[in-house]
Amino acid sequence: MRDTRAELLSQAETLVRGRGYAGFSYADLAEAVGIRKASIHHHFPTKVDLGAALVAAYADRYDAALATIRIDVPDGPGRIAAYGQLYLGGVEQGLGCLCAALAIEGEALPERLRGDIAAFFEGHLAWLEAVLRAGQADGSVRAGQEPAVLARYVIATLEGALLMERLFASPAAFSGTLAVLVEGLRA
Amino acid sequence: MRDTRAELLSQAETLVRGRGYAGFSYADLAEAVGIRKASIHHHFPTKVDLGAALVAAYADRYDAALATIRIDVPDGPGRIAAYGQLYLGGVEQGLGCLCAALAIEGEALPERLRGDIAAFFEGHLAWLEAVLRAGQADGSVRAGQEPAVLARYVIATLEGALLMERLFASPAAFSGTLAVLVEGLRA
DNA sequence: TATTGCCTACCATTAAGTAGGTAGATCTTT
DNA sequence: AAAGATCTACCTACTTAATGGTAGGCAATA
Repeated sequence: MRDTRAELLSQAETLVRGRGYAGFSYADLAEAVGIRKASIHHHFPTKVDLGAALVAAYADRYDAALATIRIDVPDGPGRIAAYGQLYLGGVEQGLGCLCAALAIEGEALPERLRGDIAAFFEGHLAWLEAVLRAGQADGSVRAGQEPAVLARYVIATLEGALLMERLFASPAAFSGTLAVLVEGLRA
Repeated sequence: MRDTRAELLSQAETLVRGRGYAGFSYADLAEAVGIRKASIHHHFPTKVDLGAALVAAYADRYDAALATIRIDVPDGPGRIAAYGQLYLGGVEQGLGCLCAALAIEGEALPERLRGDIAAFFEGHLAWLEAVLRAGQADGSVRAGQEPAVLARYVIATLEGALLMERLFASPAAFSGTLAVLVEGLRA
C-alpha cells in the first residue's frame, strides 16, 4: 500500500503553511502529489475534511514532541527553550504555523476548523501552564506571575516570531527572540 | 468626491484583516460598499494595486500613532505599553493585523506586496529600536540586551498575541500578555 | 464478489479582469 | 457666457480561467 493519504496530508500541510488555507487548491495539491484532482476527494471528500485531518495530524505530532520534552528536559526554562526549538524548524523551511495560517482567516474559516485550532492552542496553553507551574514550584522559573498568563505570553511570542522571521527568512533572529523569552522566565 | 475610494479602502481593510487577502473577493467588497464589482477596477485596476494601497494607508496610520506616542509618553516602558495598546483595538474588533494577514500567504503573495509588508515591519522595528535604546540610556529600560534584538522580541509578542487572542476573542488575555511584556522590559 | 484507489469527463459557481457605454461635472476655446 | 471637448465615476454585460465537487467507469486487490 503506497500511502497516498499520508502523502496528501504531507503536501497539503506544506501548501497551507506556505500560502494559507484559502491560498491553495485541490489542483495545486493534485499536482504536488502526482495524482488527479478528483482522486483527492476519494481520501478527503471536502476541503474542510482535509483541513480537519491536517490539524489533527499536526496536533498529534506536537503532542508527541511535547511529551518527549517533558521527559527529556528537567527544568522549566529548558523545557520552554526546547518548545521554542519546535517552531524554529518552520522558520528554517520558510513555513509558518499551520494553525496560525488557519487562524488568520478568522470569520471566513469553517466553524469546525475554528474549533479545532482553538483546541490546538488550548492544548499548548495547558502544557505550558503545567510546565511553568512546575518550574515555579522547583524554583527554576521566576515567581510572581500566574502560570496561565505566562503561558499565553510564551505562545504569543513564539507564534509572532515565527510569523515575522519567516518573512525575513531569519532563523538567527528567531533564536534571538527565543533567547530573550527564556532568559526573562529564569528565576 | 474621493469618498468612494476611501470607503473602498476602509471596507477592504476590514475584509482582509478579518478573512485574509485570498479570502475576500472584489464581489465581497462591491457588496460591502454598495457599488458594482467593475467599478472597483476604476479605483484599483488590480487586486494587487488595492493590496498595496491598503498597506500604504495602514502604515501611514501607524506612523502617525507612533510619532504621537513618542511625543506624549516620556519613558521607554510607557511607550511600549502605548504601542501595545494600538494592537488591542484589533482584538476588540475581532480583526487581525493587516500585514500579518498578508505575511501568512508567504510565497503565494505577489512580490510587490511582500516588499511592502517587509518595509512595514522594518519601520516598526526601527521605531522600537530607537525607543528601547533611548529607554536604556535614560535608565527606564533594563540594560544588557541589544535594542535591535529586543525590538524583534516586542513586535513578535504583540503580533502573536493579536493572532491568538483574536481567535479567543479575549482582550483581557491580550492585556495580560502586554503587561508581562512591559514589566519584563522595566529596569 | 465486493471494495479500494484511481481515472476521465463533467458540473455549477466564482474569481479577476475587460469592453464599451452613459450621465454629469469640469475644463477650454471662442 | 456659450459650445464643444474631455474627464470622472459609475454602469451592464461580458470573458477566461479556476474553484470545489460529482458521476460513473475500470483495473487490481482482498
